[in-house]
Amino acid sequence: MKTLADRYSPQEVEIKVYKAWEEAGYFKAEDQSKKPPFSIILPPPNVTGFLHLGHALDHTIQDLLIRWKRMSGFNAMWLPGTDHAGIATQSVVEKELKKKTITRHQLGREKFVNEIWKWKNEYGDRIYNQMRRLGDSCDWDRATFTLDEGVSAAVRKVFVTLYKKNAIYKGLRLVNWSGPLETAISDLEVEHQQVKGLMYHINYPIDGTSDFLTIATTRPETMLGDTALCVHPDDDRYKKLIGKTVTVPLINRKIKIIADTYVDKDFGSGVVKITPAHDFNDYKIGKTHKLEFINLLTKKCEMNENAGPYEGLKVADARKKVLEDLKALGLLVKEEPHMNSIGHCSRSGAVVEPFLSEQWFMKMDDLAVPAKRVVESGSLRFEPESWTKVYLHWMNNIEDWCISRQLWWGHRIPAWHCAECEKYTVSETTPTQCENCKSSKITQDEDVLDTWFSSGLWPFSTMGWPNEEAHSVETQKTFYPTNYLVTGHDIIFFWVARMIMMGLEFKKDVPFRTVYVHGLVRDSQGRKMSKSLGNSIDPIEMIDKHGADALRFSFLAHLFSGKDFKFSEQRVESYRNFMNKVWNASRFVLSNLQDFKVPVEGMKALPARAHISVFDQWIIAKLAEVEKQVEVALEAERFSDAATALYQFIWNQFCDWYIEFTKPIMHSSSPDDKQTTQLVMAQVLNRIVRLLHPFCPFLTEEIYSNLPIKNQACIIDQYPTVKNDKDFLAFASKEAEFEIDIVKEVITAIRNIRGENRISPAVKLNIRLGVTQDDVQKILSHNRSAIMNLGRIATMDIGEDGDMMKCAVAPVVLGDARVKVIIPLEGLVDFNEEIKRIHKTIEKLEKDVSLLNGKLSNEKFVQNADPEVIATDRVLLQQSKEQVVSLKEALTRFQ
RNA sequence: AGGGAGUUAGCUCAGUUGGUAGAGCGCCACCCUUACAAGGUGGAUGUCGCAGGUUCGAAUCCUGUACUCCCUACCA
Repeated sequence: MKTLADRYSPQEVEIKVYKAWEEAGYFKAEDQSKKPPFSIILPPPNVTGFLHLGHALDHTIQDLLIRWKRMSGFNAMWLPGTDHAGIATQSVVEKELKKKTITRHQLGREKFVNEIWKWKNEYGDRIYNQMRRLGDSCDWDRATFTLDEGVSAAVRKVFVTLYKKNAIYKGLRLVNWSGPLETAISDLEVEHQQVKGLMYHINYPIDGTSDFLTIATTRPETMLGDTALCVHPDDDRYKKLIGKTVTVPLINRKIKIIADTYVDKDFGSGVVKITPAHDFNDYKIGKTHKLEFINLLTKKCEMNENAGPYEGLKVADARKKVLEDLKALGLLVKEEPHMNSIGHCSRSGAVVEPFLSEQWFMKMDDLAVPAKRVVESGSLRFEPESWTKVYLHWMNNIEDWCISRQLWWGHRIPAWHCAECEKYTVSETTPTQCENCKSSKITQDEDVLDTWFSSGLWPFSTMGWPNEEAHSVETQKTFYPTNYLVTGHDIIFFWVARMIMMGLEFKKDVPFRTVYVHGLVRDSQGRKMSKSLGNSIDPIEMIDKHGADALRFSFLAHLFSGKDFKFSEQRVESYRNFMNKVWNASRFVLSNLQDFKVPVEGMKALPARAHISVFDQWIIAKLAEVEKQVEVALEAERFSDAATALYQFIWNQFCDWYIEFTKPIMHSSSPDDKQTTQLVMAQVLNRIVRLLHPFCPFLTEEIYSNLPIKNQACIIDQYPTVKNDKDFLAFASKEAEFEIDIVKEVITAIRNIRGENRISPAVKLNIRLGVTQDDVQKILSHNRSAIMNLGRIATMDIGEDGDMMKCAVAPVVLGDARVKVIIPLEGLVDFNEEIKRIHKTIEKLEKDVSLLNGKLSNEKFVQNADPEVIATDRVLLQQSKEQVVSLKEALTRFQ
């Protein structure tokens, strides 16, 4: 047997262990299997991305589930993948090119896309390798990229099918537009920031009078596109003006004054300028009042020919110029500071402009109906449940989805425009002629689809749909629907909701049974992690420093469903310490198994009843308890409960007590006793390692490989449960639990007296255990050596109280058992500390007594309370009273 | 503005049918006791945001209120 280093060093273990798992093929799931299926599809990270802490948290949860289920006899399949992430990737490569002063337009579409592929082929696996560092046990053979041929085929099929159902259409709409990227962007890509700006009040001359109407705006340059002024229909100030016209300054266009209840009479002047082509609210008004839509911008967000003299200016410059000109005309009434939240493009940082353009849209109303129903009926569940409401609220207010993007990187829209008849031919395969007029003058639409379009199909497109070959059909049959989707709450609408709609539409079933929503990872002060704040932490750096297991455990032990996660490196360190603790406990166990005769039955071997110690029976009882707790917690998705139950069992029971108790047996007992304890110890450790495995896979696999009793590998061994371990756990005993509990209490009492009196651990004490009950006396005698060892005792009498002159006394009460720990202090310390200590104890006990007395003498309490509660309180009161008496007696001995 | 979550020890947070407040970290004291100083033993620390109510009894249930955070939508 190898000897292990006295410190666990993850660096030496992790890479090696991962490689061994992967080479052995343990991550692979079978398309056909007798085992029940369990599947999770990984939310695909951006192919350009680095693993960040958010991924690390997300993946840790999924890997926990997968490893737990794999060990529990499931055909566990975790499918990894990456997302082409249209805008993000295109921007990254564009930036790279910019360094060489090349623009994508210089290269042209084909060459530019080739550049991106080159980049993807070079860096696309980076994030996969980072995931390996974390320990993700994905089925790598199934790794899928959103631009893979299979997925692309799925995208085309979905587009064509929905188009033919009239669920996809092309239309002129107002969309969020990024000037630098020259594309529509999704709401997700718009970041709102509170910005201090100015509100400008501008006078519009009322035609035929010398009066003005004053409007207020934060974006004066848009006035060039005004096509109406709007007032509230009931506003007495303006009622008579409705239907009259005003002249837009600077461009001298006459526009009508209209009325709409949208206007708030009490805000500003009560008059609103309407720019239907550049504001989402104005757009709606423009539609209802059939106003003219004047687009002022080019795709680069510069002023266009409609802006007259301002043509060619950037928006910001146009604003300056417009203000100057207004001032010159005396029409700028005033400027006042104004807080405004302004949308910025998350990729380019530019201000997002509402922009009128031809886009492809997907109708959402019909798709939303079944997607709501499955959540309402409970066939798809959110955890935590509170997201159900949020989801339904959104689904009830859903708007059509703009699915086209003016990018080059992504799934090109499978629609061909005919130059002759202007109609579109939409087809899964490239057509040669227009299906309407048979003209061959057709060209494919330049746009690509929003990245979330392909993401929405992810749960089944990754399983081979719509390919009808046997293996693809089998995969879908086995693994669809998946069991869990694990994700942060930021993409429930953009992604989760769309997967649900698409899954129901095309697979006629939910894509997953449970959506486990975790919070976002924040810094220790609760701030968002971002490059600009400089507070982002690289998980790989954490893994390098403290090990993947410590990082994983720090997530799992503090994960409370749905809440944001405040990350702290200090906490990772504390779990690194736990990993080291497990390592060292294992090291100790292994060193005590040097001469262990490994039974041929392996884990099926049972300890010899005749030789099993009370300590063994006790730890088995505790093991049974923790196995139960872990199972309940994992089933209920209370991962932190499971993690902390294991932490406490291992540290506070197994290490603190069991190992200490069994040391004497290992050193100087009869060979049979020793062999029995060795067996128990080896088997308990084996189970500890398996129980921990999904939480901290590397450490446990490494320890496992050194165990004397084991199977092939920890990762594929069985997960311990009360049911699986029935025969072994039958050795647990209530009597042993009680016995050890008394012994622990006695030892703690001794340590307590020693600690509070500052008696050096080097001093061995002479003590007396006052006990009158025969059975308790027997227990104490039976465990004499354990008490003497752990209490650091020189001599110990067990019997009547005897003389308590100048003695420290600590009463121990457990159930019916009563023990007095009596330590003569004469010559050891001055008594003040002990007198203080006893006073403190009495004080606390008397508080309890008065509280309990009050309760029990309250007639209504006795009448109404649960009889069990009353009984417990009675016992407690009795005990506390007894203890007070005996402590007061002890106190008198110091006088 | 609408929706959601929260307020418990110095910090991060548990607290599942109402029954004398818990953990980890940190802190203090003493210890290199032969697995582990990334360790051991002992200790201190809370008007459970505030105010009412229901109840014999409330961190827990109800009402109100203050503050914080998140999401969605933003007033031109």
